Amino acid sequence: MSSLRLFELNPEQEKAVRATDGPLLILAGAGTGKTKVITTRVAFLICSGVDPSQILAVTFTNKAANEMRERLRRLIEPEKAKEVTMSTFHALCMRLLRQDIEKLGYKRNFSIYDEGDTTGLIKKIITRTAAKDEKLDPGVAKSLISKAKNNGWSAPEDEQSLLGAVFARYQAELKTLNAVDFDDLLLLAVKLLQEFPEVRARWNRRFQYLMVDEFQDTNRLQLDLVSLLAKAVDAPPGTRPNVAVVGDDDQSIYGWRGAEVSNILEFEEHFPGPTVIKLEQNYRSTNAILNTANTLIKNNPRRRPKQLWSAVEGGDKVNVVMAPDDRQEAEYVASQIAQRTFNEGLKHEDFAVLYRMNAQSRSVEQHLREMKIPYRVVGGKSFFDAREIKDLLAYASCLVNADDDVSLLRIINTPARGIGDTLVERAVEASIKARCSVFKVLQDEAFRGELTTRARNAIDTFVELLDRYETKLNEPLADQAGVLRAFIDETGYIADLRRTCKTPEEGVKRESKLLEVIRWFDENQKKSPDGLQKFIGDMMLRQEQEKEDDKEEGRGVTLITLHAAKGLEFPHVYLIGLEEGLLPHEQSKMAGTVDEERRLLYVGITRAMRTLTMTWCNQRIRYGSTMPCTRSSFVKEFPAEWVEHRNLVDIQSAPVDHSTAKNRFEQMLAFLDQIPD
DNA sequence: GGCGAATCGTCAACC
DNA sequence: ACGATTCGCC
Repeated sequence: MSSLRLFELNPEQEKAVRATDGPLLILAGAGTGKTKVITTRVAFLICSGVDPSQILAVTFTNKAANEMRERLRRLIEPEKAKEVTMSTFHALCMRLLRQDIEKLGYKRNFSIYDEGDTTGLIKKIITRTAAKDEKLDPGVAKSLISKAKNNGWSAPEDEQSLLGAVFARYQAELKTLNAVDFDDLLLLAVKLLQEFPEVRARWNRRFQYLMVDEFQDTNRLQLDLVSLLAKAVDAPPGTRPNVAVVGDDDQSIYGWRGAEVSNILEFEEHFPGPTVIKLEQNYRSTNAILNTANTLIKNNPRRRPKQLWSAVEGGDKVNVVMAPDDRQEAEYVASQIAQRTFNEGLKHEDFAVLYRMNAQSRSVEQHLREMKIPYRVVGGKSFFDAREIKDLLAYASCLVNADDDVSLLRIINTPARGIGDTLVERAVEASIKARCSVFKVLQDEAFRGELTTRARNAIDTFVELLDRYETKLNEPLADQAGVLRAFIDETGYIADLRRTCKTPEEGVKRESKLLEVIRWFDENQKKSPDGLQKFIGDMMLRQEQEKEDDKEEGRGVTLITLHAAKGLEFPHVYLIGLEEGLLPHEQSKMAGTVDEERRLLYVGITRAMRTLTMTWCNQRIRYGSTMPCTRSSFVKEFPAEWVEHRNLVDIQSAPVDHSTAKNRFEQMLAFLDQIPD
């Protein structure tokens, strides 16, 4: 037990670790050692004799789950750490559904639709459903449907309103397609546990100890899921569920996704008689950073007051830098990182660049590349939204579930094989009429009979191709990655990809990207026999972010959105784009949710351990043209005594500061020393 | 039906 | 600035 080093914990942290029985609520401010407490608590449970496979830890992002797993590995034997289930809510639900979704009327080989697939489907349903004078924005419809699902509402029986009709049809169509969206993963998992006590009892037995991180961000479905898992269906009355939740109302930043802060504020009502522990000592940041964050967040009404304090004295002042435009902002950040790694002996891994929207990473990436600084972009649309990757996944999805219309339609004429828009249109129409999938229509004699010979031939060739590879895939001991590669090859997809690229170099790049994904699958397949279906699911949930080679050192500067950065920490942080309309975002000002934007900035600031630099621009390129910008209104809320405001133009014209000059001089001397006289 | 060119609309965040 | 969509021509 001494190897756990409980003596490294403060009294409150230790209390939290030792509170292993019954409900536990840990109110943990930013940087109060929350992850340390969770991981140590898991380790403590295991050392106390709990079977590691009976422990479930749920987080919100894959990044946080991986981080936790990594830290646990350092505390206990890796084999035991591996047995603990650490996953995001969505990945957990997928696991539940893979086993028992048939009970809910879906087939085991169901597909998962991402944002793009979902919007596309809703768009189609709207055009089909809406009368001439009616219009409904697909994006609006999608978010309303999503909100409804997360509140546990089902589609209305009557189809009075257009929205209601679209909702109902969307849900019905997903089921026909044997597909689920991200919300369904939660919704259906909850339904499964509610309606099938024997399934619930099985998972109750499996997970005796639950921990939920970032509990302030759970929505109603997620709370339901936690309750269903934690409260054993057959538990005698008076049993206290072993559920530990950790959270901080100041870091609630997922209101737009239906998060209910009340889940944490009213925890006692869901899990009576909990042990409640407050963690208030911050170990992460300097006082300059902490005071800046505290002063800012005090401006929020309706928050649980807390006294975050740090034993670390002072530290460098927080920098706020004004840049002429976004290009120079990015260049400044990149050159600072280059200089500081050189002068101060810092590692690239010590730095993170945080921003409000994914689009902001581009300019920073560009300058980091130019300066040959390694970096990695976390999340965002970088890799998986590339056309070739989505096409590949669509091809794979069709092999697994040919009734998945969205995937089928994506690739039915990619590359062009003579099944054009009008033909596809007719097939879709027939599929709606017959209430079956498009693939079934393509095989239907009545449908095929009405076609020209040429059209029929094109369809027959396609159906035969898909059939043949589906059979190959399902052969026992099939090399599934090989089958997929051969399939893509025979369709002529790669040749088509190359052809449609502007430059040959681009073609080579995209092709190797495609082949790399197939190679991941190949490796993945060797580790688990679950095959293609699981791999597609993991890809949809972005589970593979942590590749083997990423774990080694040298992964470089982290580029990450403020949302994705929650739960992480970095020695040196650059927080860019502190402009009115961007942070706080324009949309949030209109929606009246500026408080949440303030919490978002609070989250960003509290990621920094040693130094923090925030930047804003006078102008920025948006939608391809230059727009003037003004400083974020949050900046004036910072405490003057801990923050230094500077102008990038002044910094650049100033002489090199003393320590930098001294450093460079010493490096020169060291270099000269190496040269023999 | 297929293909290049012009035009359009997007950039809020995550799984 | 870029990808998606529409348009006009073969």
